[in-house]
Amino acid sequence: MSGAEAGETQGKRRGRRAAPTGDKRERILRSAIRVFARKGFYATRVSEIAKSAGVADGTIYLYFKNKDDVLVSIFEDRIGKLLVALREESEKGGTAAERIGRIIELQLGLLEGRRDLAEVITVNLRQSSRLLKQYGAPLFNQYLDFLAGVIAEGQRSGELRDDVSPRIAARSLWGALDGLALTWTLADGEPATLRRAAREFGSMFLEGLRRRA
Amino acid sequence: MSGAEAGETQGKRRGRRAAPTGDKRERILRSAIRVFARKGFYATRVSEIAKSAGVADGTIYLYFKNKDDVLVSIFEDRIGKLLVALREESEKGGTAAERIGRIIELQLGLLEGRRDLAEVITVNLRQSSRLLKQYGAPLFNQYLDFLAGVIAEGQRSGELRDDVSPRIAARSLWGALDGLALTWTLADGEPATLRRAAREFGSMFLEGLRRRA
Amino acid sequence: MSGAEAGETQGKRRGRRAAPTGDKRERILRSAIRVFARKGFYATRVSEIAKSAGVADGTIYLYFKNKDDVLVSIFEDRIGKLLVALREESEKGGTAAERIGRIIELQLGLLEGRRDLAEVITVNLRQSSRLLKQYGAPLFNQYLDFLAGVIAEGQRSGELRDDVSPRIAARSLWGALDGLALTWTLADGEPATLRRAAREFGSMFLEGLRRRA
Amino acid sequence: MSGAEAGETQGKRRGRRAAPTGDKRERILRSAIRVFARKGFYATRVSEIAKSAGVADGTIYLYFKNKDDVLVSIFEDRIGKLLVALREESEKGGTAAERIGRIIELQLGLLEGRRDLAEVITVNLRQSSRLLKQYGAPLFNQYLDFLAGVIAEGQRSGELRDDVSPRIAARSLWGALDGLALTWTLADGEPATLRRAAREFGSMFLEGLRRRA
DNA sequence: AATGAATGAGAATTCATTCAT
DNA sequence: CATGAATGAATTCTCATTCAT
Repeated sequence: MSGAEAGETQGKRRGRRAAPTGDKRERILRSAIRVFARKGFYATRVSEIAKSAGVADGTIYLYFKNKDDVLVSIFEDRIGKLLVALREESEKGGTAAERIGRIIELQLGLLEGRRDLAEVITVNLRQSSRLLKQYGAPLFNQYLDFLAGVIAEGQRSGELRDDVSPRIAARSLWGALDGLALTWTLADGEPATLRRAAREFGSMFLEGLRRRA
Repeated sequence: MSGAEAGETQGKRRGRRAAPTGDKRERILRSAIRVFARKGFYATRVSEIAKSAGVADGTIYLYFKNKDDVLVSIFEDRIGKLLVALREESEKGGTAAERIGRIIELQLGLLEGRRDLAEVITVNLRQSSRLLKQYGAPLFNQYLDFLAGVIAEGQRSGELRDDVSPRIAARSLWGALDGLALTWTLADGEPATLRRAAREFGSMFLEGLRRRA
Repeated sequence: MSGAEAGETQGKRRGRRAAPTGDKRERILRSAIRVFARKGFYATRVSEIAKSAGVADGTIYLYFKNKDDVLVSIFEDRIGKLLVALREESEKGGTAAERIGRIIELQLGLLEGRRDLAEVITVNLRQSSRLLKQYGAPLFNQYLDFLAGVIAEGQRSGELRDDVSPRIAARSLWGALDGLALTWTLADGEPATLRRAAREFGSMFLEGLRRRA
Repeated sequence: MSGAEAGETQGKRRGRRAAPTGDKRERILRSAIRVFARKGFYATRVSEIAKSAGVADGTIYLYFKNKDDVLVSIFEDRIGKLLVALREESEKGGTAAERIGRIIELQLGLLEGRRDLAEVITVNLRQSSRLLKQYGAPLFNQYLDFLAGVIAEGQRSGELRDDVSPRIAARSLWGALDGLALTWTLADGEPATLRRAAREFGSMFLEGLRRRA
């Protein structure tokens, strides 16, 4: 997913150009995550990303439309992967509780040990509500729809209480996970801490949503 | 539009210093909160705050050291008031469930005239990651401590389950409230919608945290 | 015409700010004409105009939208004045030949001793056909319409031959005047030379357009 | 789209050097004339010339020192051909009126296959004022000298009036032709329109220059 | 010869901040 | 105290040119 080259089959010699293009794009994204996390989106200079990625300033613009696009691409890239992973998990079936449990673990697991990425997504993206609205919204809505879908299914099956709107439950689930991630980056950032939070929050959330006899 | 003050008719010259000063400073802060919320800290121009407050650009600098200082002042100025308000609410007593319910309402700005307090935490907190870390974190921690305190008390009294860390519950509570506020802004922004979300989420959250017999 | 201040009537003291705004705009325009003429529009840096006008770079943007706007403003300013002058001349009446004669003198007279302006209008403006099309066209068409109108009148009165389209005659008249001005700036740029060219060309043009018995 | 050459089928390998080289250089020049004409020298990107010529960006630099050199080469390359063409037309003899009539046609690109020559003078000449002065002026003067020569001859033979300087007549002739071409481009750009303008203008110009009995 | 990805110098423009009035 | 015109440092982005393949 990170750098699959189609042209590799033609394979002329070996050392042609060490992965023509996906390589550089990925390097820039990785550097951007690191620098955005440390300094924030607005305080980060394009030249810093370039330097950190070991490319020239102009090269950034061969792979991204502008600075905004770099941030949005981080978001799309990761949210996209998260959505794929969520859908795969979801297909494993199980009760709604099991599925939601796996969603929580998956989502916080994505950030575990990747404090930088967590910070970019939880803090930086919001610094520009314009960005969030203009670019993030569609993908983000897909994500919320997915969560709401899982919850609605659990309601239909009678496993979850149905006096709570699936959409509201989904929104607060996302908010809580996002908040846990943010407070985690502000505090120690230890992987174990986040894992524990995921477990306790999961139990609490599910209990709140469980249908009473 | 540019500088129509309602209260200006009372006492023009006289030279009372405290009132007009505090008045203007307050107007600037209020405007800043509103504009930061709508456009984000970095996308907001100092001249926009000035215009919205009905003062000249330069006037901002009579009350604040610079643009950063405006944001920081929002925290320092408001967070105290918010904590006071939360404590007042809290002191009205009642069960932990009742107290948390009132916090949720306050936090989502549903209490009359308290909206500007609520905005500090749900909107302005993430505006600048540098400022967030430097100034916001301690104040934010006081806020989290307060929430955690209420929850811990409920646990001690046996009303709330005690297999969930008060701190984790507090963090996810804040996250969920923040997430609901954000998604609400991105969507319709209708007061009724938010009120409904607050009610359903409150029920869900409290149910998840209630001690089972 | 160059710096008429409205507010002077209020006349507070004397040395308030030596002509509030029209002054600076005019200074920038004048400097721009000079620098554009010497180096061409594209080779001219905004900072050079600013320096030459004795203002800060940013000040340019208080009076003009951008660099393009400076060029267009030169054009509009001068063409506008030319149109006014042409209409005034035209109202003096006389035969078509007399009126066209005065137009030629007026137009080349406008540039006489103002080589810089001549060069900006004859050369620089065309460097960007986009500019010419987007901004210049309306005003330029007014100008051509005026010329064509004078010619058409002469045709109606029987003074001028009517087997030539007024519009075509107008276009070639403008082209010839513009060409004379350009070649004049490329050559010596002596006022007398241009005056002589105006006279000889006028005779030739009118003879070509006169109705034969 | 990227490099489909029609004539490439003839003789692939062989290694003839002269032909392909001249071919490509010619294609680049032709494309450059076209693109410069449409967008102006400065607004034209080297990559656009390359694309339009069906070569890679870098290839331009195998044939030309830099972008300026492309424009200069257009002059140097074409102006000679234009002068040759003008002289050929001129040598066909006839009265001064006939010769000037043919010049007008040639200049407005109305003679088969001569349009690209015409474009040099009517379009490319004013693209860069720096280049115009440095390189264009001498060549342009040769052109004006030629026109003036034809007129002077007509004066000597008694066909044309001699109270107008040949040089001034030549300058205004060029200006008028240039103006007609430009306004024609800004308006409809229909070949028939231009042809009509050429005819009417020719008649007018010659009538103005004819010696009266 | 040809390519086109990569480079990086250079320029327009913005906007927080100042300070004369 | 208040103003807002003026400032100029700072930053994004473009694009002519290079050079490894």
